[in-house]
Amino acid sequence: MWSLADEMEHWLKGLLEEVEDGVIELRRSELAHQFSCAPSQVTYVLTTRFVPERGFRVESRRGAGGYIRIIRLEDCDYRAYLAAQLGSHLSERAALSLTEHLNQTGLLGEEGLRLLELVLSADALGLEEPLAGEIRARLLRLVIANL
Amino acid sequence: MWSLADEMEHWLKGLLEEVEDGVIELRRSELAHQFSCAPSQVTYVLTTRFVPERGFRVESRRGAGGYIRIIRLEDCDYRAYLAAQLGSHLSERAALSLTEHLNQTGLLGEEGLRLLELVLSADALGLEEPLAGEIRARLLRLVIANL
DNA sequence: GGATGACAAAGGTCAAAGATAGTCAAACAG
DNA sequence: CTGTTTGACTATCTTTGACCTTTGTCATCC
Repeated sequence: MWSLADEMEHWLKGLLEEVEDGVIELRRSELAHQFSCAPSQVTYVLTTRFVPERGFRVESRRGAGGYIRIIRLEDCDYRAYLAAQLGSHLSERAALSLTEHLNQTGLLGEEGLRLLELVLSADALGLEEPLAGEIRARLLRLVIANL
Repeated sequence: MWSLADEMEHWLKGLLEEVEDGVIELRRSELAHQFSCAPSQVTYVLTTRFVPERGFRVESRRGAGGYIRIIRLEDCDYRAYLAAQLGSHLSERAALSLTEHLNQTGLLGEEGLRLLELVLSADALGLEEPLAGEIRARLLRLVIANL
């Protein structure tokens, strides 16, 4: 029931768990070969799963000797990112992605995750989008400050 | 004398009885094929029979590796009763008192209690009172239905 | 030895195709 | 009339491939 992208995500996160500094380095082409897929599939996984919203950062370099480095954000980096994101407006997607990662880092339990998913969803507030986004941002800021 | 929708509902509920965690996962197209019907028929069954008011929740994802997940909720009679008590408007006081009650009956854990207290508090939403009350009511109704 | 340029070896971009699920209105059944 | 069933169309997520850009290496030329 898992897509290739899901499996690759899972495998990479497993690797990240094993290392103590939260940094892994790999070659796009090797990973693609390992999973028998197109190299751009790796890029797809990185850009959809290993984004700052979810607590990761990716660095890379092209050319001979090129590499891809995946970095699990430190708590302070992540909080800085949160502060920047929570400026004034937050889409439902971004909000859900954030809560999911809050859960993964253990700041938020299962119950909290479920509740926030409900509260942040589009129809929960029943408001139009510019306003709903502002409220999401305000709510999440408040929640994070009180975790 | 059962309709196709009834049979599918019954079959799915049978599956849900068999698993201990109350969660099943399936593919819409497979289920449709199994019952020799249009895929949208599955959607129809899910949206008419497996709704929170009847004690179920449905999650899904599109695209390759997509799925439909049906989750059995617990204590749905009592939750339905509570939801029925709710009007269209809820003061901060009433909302907090209700969450307190949810917590005492065990439907809501400590984490959930603290989160809801935050979210329902006056300044969390940052809205004027007629509107804030409506949103509180809508949020709590949603939360109760999905606990 | 230093500049140059061809070549190879990475990774990046983007749009198309594929794989699911959702929506909605019309037809249908009881 | 109400609830069911279908199918055409839509939305979303994944996978692939053709083409682009960047970087390092190495031979060549002065």
